[in-house]
Amino acid sequence: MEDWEQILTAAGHRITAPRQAIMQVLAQSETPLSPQEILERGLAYHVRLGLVTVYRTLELFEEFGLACRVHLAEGCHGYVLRQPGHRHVLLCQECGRSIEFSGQDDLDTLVARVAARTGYRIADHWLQLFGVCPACQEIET
Amino acid sequence: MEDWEQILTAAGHRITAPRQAIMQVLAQSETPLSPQEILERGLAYHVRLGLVTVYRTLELFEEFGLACRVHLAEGCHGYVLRQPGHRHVLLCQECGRSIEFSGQDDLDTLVARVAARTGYRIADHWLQLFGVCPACQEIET
DNA sequence: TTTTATGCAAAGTTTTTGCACTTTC
DNA sequence: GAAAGTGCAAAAACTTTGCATAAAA
Repeated sequence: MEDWEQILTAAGHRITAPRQAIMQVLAQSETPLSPQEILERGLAYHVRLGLVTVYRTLELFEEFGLACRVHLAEGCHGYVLRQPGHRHVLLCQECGRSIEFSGQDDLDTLVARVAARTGYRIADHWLQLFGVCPACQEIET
Repeated sequence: MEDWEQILTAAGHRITAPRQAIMQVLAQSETPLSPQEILERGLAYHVRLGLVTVYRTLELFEEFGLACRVHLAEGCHGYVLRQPGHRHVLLCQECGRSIEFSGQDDLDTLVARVAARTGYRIADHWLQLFGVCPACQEIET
């Protein structure tokens, strides 16, 4: 049994064909996918998959930290799988490929400084970086 | 003539009642507002204001860096006025109030480190902090 | 008076809800 | 077999487009 299946099972949720299909799709994608895209690819694994289920499954995955929503400048319909422990997304503006990184330490300094300056008690943060991945840099030259 | 009016005028855009109404609404709000909310409040300043115009105006404001889109966990429909120079948003999870901060230096370190580690050429970043503002902390006690 | 902007209506998308039927455990 | 999950259809919410009218410079 895979890791995510244990997490859901432990919370009383069931492992179903649609959920496995959606996880499969997310796991095989290097770029964030919209619910619509997930549906299209997911049909290959589960013919009767419906868009409604994709929405509900993404919500579930997000609730358990298995996937996270990626907000792009044009919209906010992308979802990517979330590696445990890692928190931030780095997106390539050319090809859309996304990787994750941690870099927690540096952020902690910043967060502490902002907290001290503003009086806010800071509970969470959300960082995304945008750039050009090594592969796309090569194409340019 | 206000600053934003000069910016738009210089680019050949006109200062209209709807635009003034929307700017007024944004300026007076401490929390991010959705197009729908902007419409509702904007009607107080310009009775014939329409939702379509709100969308088009926000797009225009964003293009000129006058407003920016704020992405919240629940959705991504909020807009706030953007103070020049500042880049990041800090949101109160209790009351929704948002302030901006810069904190560029700390981020530069992080960005440089991530760039070195991943090989990405990082062009832009996007940081939002979430927490509890001083006022809401007092209410708790 | 010329050009830009508006607002209505309508179309296009995206997301959510209700409910009977399936599937998992 | 009971509870959780699915998928259809339909509704709701959000966003964009076309076009005739209105307003700004």
